[in-house]
Amino acid sequence: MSTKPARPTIRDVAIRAGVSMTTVSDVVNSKGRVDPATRERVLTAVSDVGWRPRRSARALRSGRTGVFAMCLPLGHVGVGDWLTNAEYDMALVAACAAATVDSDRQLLVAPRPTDVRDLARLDVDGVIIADPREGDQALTVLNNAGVPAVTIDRDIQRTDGWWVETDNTGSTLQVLDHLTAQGAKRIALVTADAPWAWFEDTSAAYARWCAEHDVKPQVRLIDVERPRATAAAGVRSLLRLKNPPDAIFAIPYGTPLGALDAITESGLSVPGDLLLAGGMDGQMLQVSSPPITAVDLRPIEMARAAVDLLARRVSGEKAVGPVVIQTELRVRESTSRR
Amino acid sequence: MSTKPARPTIRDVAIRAGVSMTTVSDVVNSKGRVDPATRERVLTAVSDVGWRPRRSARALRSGRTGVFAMCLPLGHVGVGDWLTNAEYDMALVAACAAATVDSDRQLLVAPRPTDVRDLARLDVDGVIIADPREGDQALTVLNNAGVPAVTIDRDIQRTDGWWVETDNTGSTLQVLDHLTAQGAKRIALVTADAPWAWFEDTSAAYARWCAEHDVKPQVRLIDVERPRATAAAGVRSLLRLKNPPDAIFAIPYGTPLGALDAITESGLSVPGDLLLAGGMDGQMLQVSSPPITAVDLRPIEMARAAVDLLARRVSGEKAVGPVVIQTELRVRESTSRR
DNA sequence: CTCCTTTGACGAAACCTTTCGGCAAGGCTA
DNA sequence: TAGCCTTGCCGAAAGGTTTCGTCAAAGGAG
Repeated sequence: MSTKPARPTIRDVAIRAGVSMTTVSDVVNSKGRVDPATRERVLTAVSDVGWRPRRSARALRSGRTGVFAMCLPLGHVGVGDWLTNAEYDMALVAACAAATVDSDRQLLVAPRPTDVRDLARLDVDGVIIADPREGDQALTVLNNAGVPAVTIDRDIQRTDGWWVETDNTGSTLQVLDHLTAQGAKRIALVTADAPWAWFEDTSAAYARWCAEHDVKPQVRLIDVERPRATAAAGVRSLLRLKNPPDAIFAIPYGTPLGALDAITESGLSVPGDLLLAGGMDGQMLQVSSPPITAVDLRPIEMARAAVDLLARRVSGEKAVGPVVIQTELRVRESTSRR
Repeated sequence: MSTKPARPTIRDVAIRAGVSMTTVSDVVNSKGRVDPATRERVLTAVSDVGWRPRRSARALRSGRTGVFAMCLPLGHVGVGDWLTNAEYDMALVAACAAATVDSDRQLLVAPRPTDVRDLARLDVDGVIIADPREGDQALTVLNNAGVPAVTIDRDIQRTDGWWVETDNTGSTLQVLDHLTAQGAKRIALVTADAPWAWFEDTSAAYARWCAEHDVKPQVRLIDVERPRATAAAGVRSLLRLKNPPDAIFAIPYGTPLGALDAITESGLSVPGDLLLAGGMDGQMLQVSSPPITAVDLRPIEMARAAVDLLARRVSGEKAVGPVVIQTELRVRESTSRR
């Protein structure tokens, strides 16, 4: 006549182990003082009974939910271009999910909060923001509400040290040096002037490198909403110069293909007449003809580092400055002159 | 000397509105009976005070967490090929997130549970499983634990009606008819024999169509781990036949490009000598040369439908059979013979 | 005028875990 | 032996919401 097939609680464990609920709690949370023998007894009781603490009860009492939220720039769901960075974003999400689970937390994906009400609904311990825009609205909201946040890529207006970024300067120099080593003399840059650290750092590094190497900088800006078409237009204008570039470094995803369009159109070839490199690797660059050399931004490493950093921030540690991830250059046919 | 900058609770709302906490709760949950005037008073009190119910407290009492989990096939994070369907998966995640938020829930992304312990950690109201494998382990675990689940795409061993699927048969026929209309006489199929409904349905529809149209079926199977390379090999073997096909329908993502490789290699052209269509649309098919006609599997619609279905299952409704989403054929240059 | 039903609202218990202060027993010091 | 500290454990309160049963007042029927 037993009417208790219900999910076990900490009380069941306590009874089974012959201790108090407090002691069980202390054991599973590694708090307080408890005799090793007792600890052992409790742990076996836990697994015998098959108990898992309710996240909600724990959260209610402790004030910590054990949940991180990840805010992606999902604004354009459904609109044509919005998947341009799908690969990168998906890698971020997947890796964040894996990392949060490893730390016994959960990862929530959410549209970016623009308003305190959205935020309150979130009810999480911390937030990871991918690709923050300059002075990101969401970030302000979170700061005001006292919700710990870290960003993946740096918000250029921020200086608090709570973010993860790639070594944009280093990767730019690496690309420029590589192109030079392959014989390029006049390297042009295709980028955007959107307020993202990625673009700013790259442009700055390029300018400095040009100055140091006594090369005349040639830059073309594209419209991030239509990367391929506007990149093609930009490169066309470069090719019409009296002294056209012999190599192109195209940053935003999609622009290397636009560059390739323009070059092919002009009857020139890659890598024969021009070298071509991309700033963000992805399938499309791997399968184009020729395959295009590009910078691997290491999204998986970025994500893991971000989760780690957020965990530290949530637990009250002081900021130690941003985490910098080294990128890797994937050399392919488009820059292999022989 | 006010020491209460704390987050407001339902009690604060109750006091402000001059009613009991019970009444506030009834109002916000549309339960019980409450006078329209009172309801109004409570609602303004809620927004005056700026109160949002704690998810954890609500969950603790009601037993419902307001969270759905989404399990993706994230097994291969980090391994080379794993991002093949990144675009599709990302669209699923994004759309699921949007849809759950719309229904005032949250979406959690998680690795697929393989074991009851993983599952207990989940602590969610329901689970969405994308791309279930035949007799998916996770599904068994969930069923045994009594956790409501729906799948995106059908688990071919299941018959309970709780899933969302695309009209694979319809889309196959649409492609075959389209190719025929463009002049194809001998259409070959490149697919995989992995135990997924997508492949099974397509193969079956193809076989039936061939029988009805008195066409000799020609099928090549690929290795899903290396779609492009094995598809190229398969198509090479087709082209060596004494009576080679004049059109190819390549299903898994990546295979149309492999087919294109093999065709180009043989000195033939698309769409001049052969027509080519893909079973799953994506950027790589849009930007290849020529752009390749493909089936848009409507991930966004699938996701929204899945969330909707799960909500119904969670609230105890009876299954009404699977939800079928109509696909759309994106016609491009690769099948445009003129 | 009485009795019954409906309406509108409420008090208190329950949900499950963590936290806080306390307490008994044993060991050590002087 | 007295006093103090450490160890190991526990009781009870607290955290915010929903649920259950109750109840007074108003309305309707006879």
